[in-house]
Amino acid sequence: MKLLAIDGNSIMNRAFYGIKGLTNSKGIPTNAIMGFMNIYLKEISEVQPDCVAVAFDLRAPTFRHKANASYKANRKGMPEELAQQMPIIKKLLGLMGIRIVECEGFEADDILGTLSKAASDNGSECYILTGDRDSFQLVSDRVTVRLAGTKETKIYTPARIMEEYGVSPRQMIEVKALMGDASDNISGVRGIGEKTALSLIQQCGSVDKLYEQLDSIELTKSTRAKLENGHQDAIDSRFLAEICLTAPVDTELDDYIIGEGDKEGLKALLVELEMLKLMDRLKLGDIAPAISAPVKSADITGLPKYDTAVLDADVIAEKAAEKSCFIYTGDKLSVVYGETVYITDNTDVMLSYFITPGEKQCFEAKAAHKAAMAAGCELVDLTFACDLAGYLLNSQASEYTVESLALSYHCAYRSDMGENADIATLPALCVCLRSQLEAAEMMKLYNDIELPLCEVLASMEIYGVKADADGIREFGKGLEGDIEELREKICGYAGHEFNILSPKQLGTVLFEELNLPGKKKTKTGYSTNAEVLEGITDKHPIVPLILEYRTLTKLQSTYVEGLLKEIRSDGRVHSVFKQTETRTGRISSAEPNMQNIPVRKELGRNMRKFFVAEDGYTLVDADYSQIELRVLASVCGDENMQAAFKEGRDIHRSTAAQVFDLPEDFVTPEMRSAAKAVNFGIIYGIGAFSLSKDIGVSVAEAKRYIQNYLDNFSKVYEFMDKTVENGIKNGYVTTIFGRRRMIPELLSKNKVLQAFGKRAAMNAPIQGAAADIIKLAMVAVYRRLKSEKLDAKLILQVHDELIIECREELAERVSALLKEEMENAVHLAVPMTVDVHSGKSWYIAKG
DNA sequence: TGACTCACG
DNA sequence: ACGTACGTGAGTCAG
Repeated sequence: MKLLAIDGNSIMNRAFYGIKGLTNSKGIPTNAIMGFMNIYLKEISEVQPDCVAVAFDLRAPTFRHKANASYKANRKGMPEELAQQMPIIKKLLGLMGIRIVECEGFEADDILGTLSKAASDNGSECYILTGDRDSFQLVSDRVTVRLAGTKETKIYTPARIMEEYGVSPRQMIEVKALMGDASDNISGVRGIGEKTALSLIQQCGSVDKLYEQLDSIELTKSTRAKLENGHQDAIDSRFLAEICLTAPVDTELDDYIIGEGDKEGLKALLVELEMLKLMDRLKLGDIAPAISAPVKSADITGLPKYDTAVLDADVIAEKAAEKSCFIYTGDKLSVVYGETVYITDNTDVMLSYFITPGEKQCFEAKAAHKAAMAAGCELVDLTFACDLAGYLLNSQASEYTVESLALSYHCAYRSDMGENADIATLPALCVCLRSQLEAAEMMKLYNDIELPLCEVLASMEIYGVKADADGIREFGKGLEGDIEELREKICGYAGHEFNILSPKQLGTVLFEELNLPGKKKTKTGYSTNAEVLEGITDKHPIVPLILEYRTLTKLQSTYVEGLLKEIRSDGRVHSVFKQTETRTGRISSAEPNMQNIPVRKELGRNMRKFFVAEDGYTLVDADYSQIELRVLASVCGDENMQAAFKEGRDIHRSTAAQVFDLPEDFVTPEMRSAAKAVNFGIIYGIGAFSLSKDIGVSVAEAKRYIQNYLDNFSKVYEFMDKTVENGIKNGYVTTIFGRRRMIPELLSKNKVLQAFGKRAAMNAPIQGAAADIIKLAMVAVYRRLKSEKLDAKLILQVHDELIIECREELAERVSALLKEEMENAVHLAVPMTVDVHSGKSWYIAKG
């Protein structure tokens, strides 16, 4: 027999800190449970035990078998989020048919000790799975400790322990008696650490023998003194350090053979926890869900047994106008018509499929759009893309794969179809996701914005932006000299060479060697960010140089070197625009990120001179003015705020006039800038502390600003209040276009998380609506350029800004078109004003 | 790999 | 008593 004995508390603890932030949509934390199950399943498959026991500490033992009743009194209580998960994992294990072992007055270690002894006494093998090293004393020929680490499990046999510590497993008790163990509140001998303890036990064998021989062995004076003073501590600790092998628990191994469990109950619990992947891994896929799922789940017994065949021109012709689903990966196209999966890697066949009429549904459409466009044709009749649907339904998901979507939305994932599992799953998944979208009232958002946008993004990626590589290189050369000069000056002030970019080394130089005033702020050491450095910029001439060094090296590595790497042989950069990445509905840009090219400071802004139009072409750049504040003014219905926008007034000045109760003409630049900060704060879900930091006033002062603001704009307050309330009620908040953001944090018991949830809830409807609006504009602009057959292409989007590259002579016409489509993308209570400029480079076109 | 820093809206 | 504004992507260091 093989027994796997698990230290439940220890593994849960390890799992809890290993994965962070995982909760279900109701805010119940599930990270430790998930981590535990991951470790458990991996261990089961590696150890292949006949029986399993999971030992837990009981929370508040009323009786202790050990003499020193307060031995564990000061162990820190576990975090609330972990404590919440303990009863759930116990229930889960029970439903899986696994025995839980708890024993009043005994720790998990004692239970493991008792079980491992019982197993080895009757000739069985025992594997102890734990996350800490306390159990090493239990290791023997028949007992192995499997220490679960972050990545892999380390296996401890007697030989391994001898190799690592130079003592036998039983001698680990003696070592612990001398060195102590803070987490178990075993004092040990004061002043004796691991090194000394190990060497003493290696020398003498045990605590008792050590004290017998104390006079005859060679020791340093101080060690001898420590040992003499700590004799009683050593004796007490020796007693506490030994794990009990006789806890009153069931030691009949047969009783720990994994039982049938309760599959229905297990499935229900996993559904509640929203741990659907686990369901698959536990092979529960065949069992109907015990609780009603939000959609009708696919009936696995009635599912088609797909045939496979080669996709060729004949098939496409024959099936023309028939409905199909496809997945295109770049080198392979899989299409399902009816109950047959057709596959091809022939480019011509792929294209002919794309351009043949007939309703198509798919998973990830962008690559297919790009393939069609690159060949000068068009993917037609696309009506559905599953990844986009999954994103709209829950923008918080970590990934959108066919498998994860099938599991999340209770569709049978057809792993029975081998490498064609994804395509075979798709038809049912499309049906399922569509009905979910309808139920969530997001079909319009989907059809009008998200699906058509995919084609726009494909076009933007294909076209790219022309970059002046020589110009960038030259700019980089200039930086190089300045950087070296700065580095020398900085090291001169420091008195030695060091790595200025290492926060650790920099912290040492500034705060220890130069004794500048600094506070330990981060968990790893001193904070050296720009805000901290600006605070001490007058204290030492090295500080401003460091700030400048940071600025220049950032430009050099991220922008000069980073961008040069991304310029392709056509002289352009082709950023990837991701449509399912952000939680608010914005698109993101990567490889390279074109949405964070410097602009705020002049030096960095020069980078934009190297993004240019092709010869004979020009760039047209248009950006929404204050789009988020305009959205806020519209959705909250505040007449004051709306009036400012309708009359074309400067919103920050107008806000200042309101808040400080002055005519606009009396608003000073300082007042305007404070009002601007408050306006930003409102959009982000305001906090007095952060606002005070931002504008450099006291927290009390900042509080007054906010109060004043909310008094003046009471509709804003009401809107925010109602939004949060709805968020708590529904688990999500929505934009005016119906886009949802799930916010499980709102239901968290953790106050910090809850506060974050509130801010996110206040921000998402604003940021999200702004994203909706510009997406709508992108689709409209793309269609206009296409229908008017203009030599002009949308090439970039930067959240509130669109850039078109067009023939020089079209500049005016395209400018007008762009402004018109953007301003008329939606009609809200206030105008959506757009500023537009053009020029040969982004630097100029930005205006 | 995570922490830190910093570029953008 | 504690942490402290929303949303991103990328480079570097250090364990």
